[in-house]
Amino acid sequence: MPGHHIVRPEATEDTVGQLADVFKLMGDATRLRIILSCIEGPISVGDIAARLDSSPSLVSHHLRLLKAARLLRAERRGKQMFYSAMDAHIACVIDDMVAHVGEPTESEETD
Amino acid sequence: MPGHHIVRPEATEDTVGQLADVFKLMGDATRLRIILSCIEGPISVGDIAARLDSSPSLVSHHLRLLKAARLLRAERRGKQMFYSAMDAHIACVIDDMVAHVGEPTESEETD
DNA sequence: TAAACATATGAACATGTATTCATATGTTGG
DNA sequence: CCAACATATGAATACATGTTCATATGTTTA
Repeated sequence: MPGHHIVRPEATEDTVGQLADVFKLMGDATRLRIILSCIEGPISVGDIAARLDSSPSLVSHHLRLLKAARLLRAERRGKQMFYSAMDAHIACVIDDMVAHVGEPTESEETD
Repeated sequence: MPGHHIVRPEATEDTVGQLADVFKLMGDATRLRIILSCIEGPISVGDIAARLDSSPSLVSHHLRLLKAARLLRAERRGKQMFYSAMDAHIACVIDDMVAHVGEPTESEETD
């Protein structure tokens, strides 16, 4: 079962674009904070905006992109819109990345 | 310290910028292909350029960014420079992301 | 040393994109 | 229906950034 943790470039050759698109979406601090807020659980646009101290308009713009990329899902409750993470993979990705950036510089004086 | 798979925004509040920076680097198809090539093992700049069918100059520009972000490491062999992945976290991140984009659309007719 | 090769670097350009503002759409309650 | 609220959308702008070209740095060999 070759599903350990090895990335096979041949198999992803066509997927690279897809991957890059999603990574690009996560490559913005505002969007990443939005994602993190939605990972915690369903949250309204207004609450996200308040939490990030930014305008609902900006948040909505980003939410559209994140929803289109299937990173988030939207559900309506009354006149509010609640967004939450689409699946657990995103949390895994971020978790692994946290482990990466959290690692001490392997050799700091090699530079 | 619960290292399951849960991302805590409070703890990463200051790290979000770091995370976004790395994600942004991976958010470019050319750079992602470079990373994938380096994950396979140490590879020279020329070989990467040939593999991606792009100029050594462009590859070198990207390699500098990736090295600065500690995604890749550089080692000199003769007059060539070999780059390889810094640690295994990157492969994990990409692997998780492949799982995400590879997932069938949960509800395709909801749209 | 000089030439040939490999990589790195800097400037310039063209493109993409995050943010803001104004406005539209949609929803609830009187 | 109208008003108030919540979210979405479109245009405009300011900024970042990927790519190319020319050139520099560094390394090996004749």
